[in-house]
Amino acid sequence: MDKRVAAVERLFRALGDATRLRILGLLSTGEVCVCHIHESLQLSQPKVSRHLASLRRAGLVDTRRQGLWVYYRLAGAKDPVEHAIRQAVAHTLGHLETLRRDARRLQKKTGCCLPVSSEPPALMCCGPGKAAVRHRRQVALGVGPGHQ
Amino acid sequence: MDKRVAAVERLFRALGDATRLRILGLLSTGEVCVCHIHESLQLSQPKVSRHLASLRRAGLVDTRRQGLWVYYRLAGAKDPVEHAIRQAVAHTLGHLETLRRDARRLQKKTGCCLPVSSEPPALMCCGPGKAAVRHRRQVALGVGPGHQ
DNA sequence: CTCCTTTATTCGCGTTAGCGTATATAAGTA
DNA sequence: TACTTATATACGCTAACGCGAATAAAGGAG
Repeated sequence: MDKRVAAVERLFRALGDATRLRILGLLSTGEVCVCHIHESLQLSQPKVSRHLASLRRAGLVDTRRQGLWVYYRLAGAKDPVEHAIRQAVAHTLGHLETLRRDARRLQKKTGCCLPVSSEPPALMCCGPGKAAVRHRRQVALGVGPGHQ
Repeated sequence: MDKRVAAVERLFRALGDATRLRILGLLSTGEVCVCHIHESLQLSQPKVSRHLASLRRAGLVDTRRQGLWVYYRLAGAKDPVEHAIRQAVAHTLGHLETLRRDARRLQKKTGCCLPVSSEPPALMCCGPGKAAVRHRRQVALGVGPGHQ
């Protein structure tokens, strides 16, 4: 029927899974490779890969291959309306303690700067209009395979 | 696992359906009775009823019975984080032309003030921080059965 | 070439979700 | 009481989804 409605439907459908939410939580800290995701979340590799493929089909993530590793990162929304939703989602994920723990576990693996600020990010629901979602990490780009 | 993550998952799952999005679009204009929904959207009554039940289970809507009619309305979010998401969703729905047409069709049935403002509501994605989502209609409360 | 590591995909299975149809329930009217 | 309207639910079916296990594909090292 309607292309726009279908797009929003697909977006929410992609968000309606706890595993994918946790993955997005990790990616909100920056570019992450598949093996780090599946280790941090302690999920089987095929499971992670399938959910990543699902997110890619939904247009939520982009990939970059470097040798054996494949890095996933959040994709930008072309539509400004979708962008607003994704921002609200990013805000929400920053409030979920489980996801924050995931991110800390990830950062022990990659051993780098803090993935997200120690306090939840501020946005609509937290006090009067402070800027937010500036937690974006420039991560582990040139590390390459051979980590374990 | 995590109660909070599961709650967000359920929320998005409930939003991941075009029919439910259209229903929420109607409800964003105020309290609406089931028959008006199923007439405005031109969907079968059982289909509408099932999706409404789904929205109710997800905690997105509340109901009120008056005689034969049952009125549905958007439910408030207890969690401020969820509230932020719902606000972004409401904003998004206001941008979808299909849903706006639905709302206009509804308002021809109920014959009342404009369901939503003629222009899309302003929020994050539309210019610098204007207030938004003030389209809320006080509708058709004392009308009762017997409309056709 | 052969091995190894990382990632993606396939297969089979059980679960969930949505649909149309039919029916049940609730409430009002005669 | 019976009859009508409005809403909800049950039934049977199909399609989509998510999972674990196994396997394939891609790339690097020896």
